[in-house]
Amino acid sequence: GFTYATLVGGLCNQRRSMEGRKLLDEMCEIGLLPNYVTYTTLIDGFVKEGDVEHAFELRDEMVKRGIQPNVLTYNILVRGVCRMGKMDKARELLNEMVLASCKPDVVTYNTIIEGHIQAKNIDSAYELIEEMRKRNISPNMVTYSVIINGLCRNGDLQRASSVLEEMITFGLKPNAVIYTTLITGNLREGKVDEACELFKSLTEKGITPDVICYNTLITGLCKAGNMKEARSYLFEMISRRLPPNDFTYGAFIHAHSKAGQMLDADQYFKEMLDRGLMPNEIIYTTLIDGHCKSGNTAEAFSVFHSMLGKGVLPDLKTYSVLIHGLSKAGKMQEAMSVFSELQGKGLIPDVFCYSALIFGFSKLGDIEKAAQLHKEMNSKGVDPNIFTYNALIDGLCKSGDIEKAKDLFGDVSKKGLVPN
RNA sequence: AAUCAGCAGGACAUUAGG
Repeated sequence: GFTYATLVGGLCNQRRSMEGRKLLDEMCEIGLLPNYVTYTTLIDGFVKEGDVEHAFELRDEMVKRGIQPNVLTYNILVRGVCRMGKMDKARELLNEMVLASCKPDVVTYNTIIEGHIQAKNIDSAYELIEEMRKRNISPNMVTYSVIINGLCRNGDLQRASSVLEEMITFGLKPNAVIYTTLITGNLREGKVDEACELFKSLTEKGITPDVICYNTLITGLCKAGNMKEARSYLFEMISRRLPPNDFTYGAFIHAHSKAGQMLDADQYFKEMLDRGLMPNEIIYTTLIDGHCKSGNTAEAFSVFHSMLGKGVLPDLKTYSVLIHGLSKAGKMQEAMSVFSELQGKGLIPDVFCYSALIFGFSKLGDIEKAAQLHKEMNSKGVDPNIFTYNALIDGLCKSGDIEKAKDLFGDVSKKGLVPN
């Protein structure tokens, strides 16, 4: 049983839950009854892949075999329904746990609280905190971080700070996660100085910033164009034996790329390699985007090919960036060939890809092709958005077809979109 | 051996100050 649970866990970690499921069936066939850990591990695998249906199926199956789900099993299912925004279902599960005398714990509550917060329902989150207190379950560090994050995302830094105070009066010492959340909140509101001050105050509070905390601040500084200070924090983290990672370098590469400073971006890319890091698809996509934006599609392709050579798989965004770059440069044949390449790899083009192509064709006055792609996306169930319409309308206007442009303009509000 | 929190990438204007 032990070994099987480990094997199943391994498959789940690689997002291969279906294979884990088959393994479990094979176990049963040779007369080995999977234990509750094996089941729970697999249920978690399905939930992580967003396949809540299979997760519940497995739960029913384990119950049929006389194996009782425990708190972890339930918590995982609760997470699954929360992710889908089914908060009423989460409540049902919570009630079911109480009835099954499988007492909800702090993780159960934290999970549901986060669900409500993601649904922008802070009040429900607070009610749950009351409820957990009544059940003698104390909010812990995670509970507070979830609440503070919710408030920060709402732009309510004031309340976030008072919750911070509150947790301190309850005897909880905020950790690096809590402060990183607050730093991110300040940065989102453009309060870079405040974010820096918070960061600097950590040492006197006896908190050691970790890699994520440094990354957060560095990203904020880079986005604010303060590359010098960002770099000094990069040195600081290295000297503290905190290894910079893709996130860290991504911040620098992104900022330089956006500013059209591709030599600097490349420099950071090389620095990553020197440190033994293997840049992921995000880093490559950032570089490709940068080269495209400086009008150098040849270099963009060369980066694209080097990522392929290193075995890094381009994702939809990588392709979309390339397509956009080529479209902008009027290289529609190449753009279309990248477009078919991505489909050949089993990727499904999204509204970004289509809009980029439509933009390109419209710009060249090829409204036929633009209209054709518009039709195609509709038939494939990809909803055009305001950017798609802008490109289409722009093309029609340029070619003098004002009537059709007006018609499309009318469609925009019919679709509930707002012209910008 | 299994569950909860914090960090990075893609779109609209280009002769010109959107």
